[in-house]
Amino acid sequence: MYFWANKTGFMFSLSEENYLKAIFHLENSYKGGVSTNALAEEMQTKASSVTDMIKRLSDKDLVNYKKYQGVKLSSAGKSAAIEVIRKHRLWEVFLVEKLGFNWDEVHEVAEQLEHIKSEKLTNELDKFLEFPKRDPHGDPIPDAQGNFSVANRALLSDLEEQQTGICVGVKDSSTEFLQYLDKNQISLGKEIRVLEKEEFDQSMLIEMDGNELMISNLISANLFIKTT
Amino acid sequence: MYFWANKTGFMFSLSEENYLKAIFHLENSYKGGVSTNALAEEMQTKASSVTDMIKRLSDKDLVNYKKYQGVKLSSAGKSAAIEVIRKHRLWEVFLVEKLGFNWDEVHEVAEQLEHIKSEKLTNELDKFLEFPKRDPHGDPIPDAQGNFSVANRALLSDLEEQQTGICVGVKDSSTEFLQYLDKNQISLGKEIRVLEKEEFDQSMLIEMDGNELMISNLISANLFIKTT
DNA sequence: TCAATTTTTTAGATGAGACTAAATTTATTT
DNA sequence: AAATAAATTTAGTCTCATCTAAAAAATTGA
Repeated sequence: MYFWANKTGFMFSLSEENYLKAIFHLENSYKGGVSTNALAEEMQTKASSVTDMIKRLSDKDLVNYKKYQGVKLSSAGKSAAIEVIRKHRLWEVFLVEKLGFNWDEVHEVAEQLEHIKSEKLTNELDKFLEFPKRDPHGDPIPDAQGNFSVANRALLSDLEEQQTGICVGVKDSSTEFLQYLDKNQISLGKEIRVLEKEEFDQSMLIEMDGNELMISNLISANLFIKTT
Repeated sequence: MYFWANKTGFMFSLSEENYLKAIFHLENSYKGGVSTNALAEEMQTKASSVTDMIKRLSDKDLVNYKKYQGVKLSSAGKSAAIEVIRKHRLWEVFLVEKLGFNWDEVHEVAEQLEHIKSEKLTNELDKFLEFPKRDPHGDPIPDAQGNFSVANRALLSDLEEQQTGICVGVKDSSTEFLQYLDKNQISLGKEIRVLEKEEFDQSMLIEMDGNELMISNLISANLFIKTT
């Protein structure tokens, strides 16, 4: 296994970084500690492998862990996770803005690039991209100090009839969802008005660019909106 | 260990790619097959580890190997090595041209970036950089088909008195050597004239930018020159 | 040539990170 | 409060890539 020093002088493997990132993402949904099974699901691995890794992370004080009680990131673990997320999102901007990738093509490559260890590279890339605040999916990009804005945004599915808003992000960044959005010309920055909400299945009739479009709950529950 | 498919559908680990690259570089000096010890020296590892890896590479038909007789790359191994070298040199250009790195700062980062698996990324990066022919150290960059020019270049140490030439590359890309060159304002493109050669220690008095400079054989034997 | 030296390979061990199967703990029902 | 189910951990095994120590092959040289 290959290791490099990060800016705090500690070393994390590819696998450790991926676990830290996964725990960070899951902490939003699991406030009392991320469960082993949830982490196994997120990491596409087995619960026993997760337990192994959690112990290693715990030994390095990257997480707080008590048997059977799930994990939480320590402050060191959180910094490390944010650093990886910062790199991931910066690279996504690079791929889209500079290399002409579509927003549905960047995830897999950014998953690799996020592990490159060079503080200078990260910061120079940030500067080259003119310090972007959000990635191509509308997610906030942490700055060099790890700070980032927690967006004031709602899900389209939570809007009422006749409310309007600007599309500012996607919750699901899968290729399939993003390609659906492309096909229906839904992109960040578009203004959307809710015309009708169907109680039965939560589907919606929306207006966008002067056209009407019917969308299911699966769509509206994955689109972030800034209400206007 | 993490694997990804490359463009030929095969999968190579980080370590395998590094060995292939090392063998490729050493094949210039070891025509009859690269020795285990030479490879161990290049890879900064033990001979026994090299033997292990050579067997793995041989099982995958990336090298031709017979016990005690050194290794040679197979054509598949050579393609894989060239692909890694292509990526390494493209990233070096990116770091210098776009992110403002100095030529002595790029190697370590490019060593990481060269392993990113995405044919689209490599080719789009190539396009973004406007298909550079050489990296910041003057080494040729293979194109998408793996072709690259074998330069018509000599070492400065081989020039005779009064011969002139353009500096087109460095043989040693170490930070120390590159910083020496920076300090003495020697860079690619500079015209150099050999004024005097000292037989005893092979040191040279050269003229560059109208100034005279005394350099040792260690310097002149690591500068590539295109004679004029 | 044949003994000494060098090079290379084998044998056995290790650590990281994954796995399966079994055991244990916690949670849920009746 | 048992009984059952679900979640989690332990125990043991596997592969990759490394290591050390020892054996074997190749090379060198008196």
